Amino acid sequence: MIRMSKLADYGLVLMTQFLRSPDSDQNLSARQLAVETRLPLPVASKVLKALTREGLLVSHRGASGGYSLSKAPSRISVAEVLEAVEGPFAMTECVEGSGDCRRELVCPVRSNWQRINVAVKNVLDAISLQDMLEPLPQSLVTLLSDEAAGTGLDPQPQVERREPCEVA
Amino acid sequence: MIRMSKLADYGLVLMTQFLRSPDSDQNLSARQLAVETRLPLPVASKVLKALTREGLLVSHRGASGGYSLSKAPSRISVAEVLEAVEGPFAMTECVEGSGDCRRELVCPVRSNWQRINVAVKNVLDAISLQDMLEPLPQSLVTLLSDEAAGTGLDPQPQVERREPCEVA
DNA sequence: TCAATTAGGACCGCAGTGGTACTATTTAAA
DNA sequence: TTTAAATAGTACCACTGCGGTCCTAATTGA
Repeated sequence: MIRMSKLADYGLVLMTQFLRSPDSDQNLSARQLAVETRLPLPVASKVLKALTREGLLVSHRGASGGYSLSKAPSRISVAEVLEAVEGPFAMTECVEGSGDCRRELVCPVRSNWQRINVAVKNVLDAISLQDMLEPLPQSLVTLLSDEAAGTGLDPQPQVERREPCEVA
Repeated sequence: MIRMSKLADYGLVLMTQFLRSPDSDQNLSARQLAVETRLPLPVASKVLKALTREGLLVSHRGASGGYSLSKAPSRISVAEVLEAVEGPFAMTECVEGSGDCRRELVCPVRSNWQRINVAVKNVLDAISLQDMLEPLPQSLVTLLSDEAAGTGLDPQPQVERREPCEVA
């Protein structure tokens, strides 16, 4: 559950290929990238097209064409890549506001899903492509585990609140 | 993308129903819960069974039977509920080690996915059922956005950090 | 011109999600 | 004791959409 799609993952793997040589501005063809990442060419192509459409890659058509990063790898976040391939970040349907959830009016957890959604997205936004190639700084991991556990997330059990269901 | 399944979401909604009255130890039947949550009875039943199988609910069979929480709502985490319905937490396939990913050996991002996976899981583990009924403490949200931005994840200071999304 | 590319679709199999149905078992209450 | 109200378990199914393929332009360096 809370599974990321394969395509989105492929996006990340493809994007990081550009950082594997000293020159991250290099031009790589879909064919090259497919070989390096062990992906079928048509699949790699599809993902690369999406990344280009969303402005994360720049394409060069014609012979000896290919793709290159549109900006510095430290300025491209994991969230950007995932969203480029898969569309906006929404952990639940009601978050993206399709609006056909008949439970919305009585749903006690909806507003908090919005918050959690934003929180997770911010995490992925704080991690750059560059970061993904190195061991993540321990600071992030502990930040999300130890520290989170000690921030008063577990309030007074006596307090029982009524109807916090504010529909955003 | 990174979409949670509906069933898992239903699990949360159902579990929180027990906290909507002063007495969170109450016994609620599948029928009652289905009505209150606007879920079709068979669906609610299916989810309730899963939650019971995983020990989050206690079931009482027979006439005037039903379900009740197995422990204090402040001691049940969101992650527990989601995993009860949907199985172990794995954002990518390689995280749960199916092992048939032909890219594993050359995959530059795999180890970091493991870390991110743990991080997100820890976030959801730090949020209790009780928390889901009240506005989440701002501490959690800022923890995941502002603070994360200042943990040296981004070595180059000239980076224009994308605006963290506003939390309602 | 030619060959190597990307662009942009259409297309499709199929796994898995969401949802249903049916039967067996348990048990409070009449 | 009987009955009705519950859960348990399992089989089943429709359909969405994911992952993947293929084909035909359009572009461009050599």
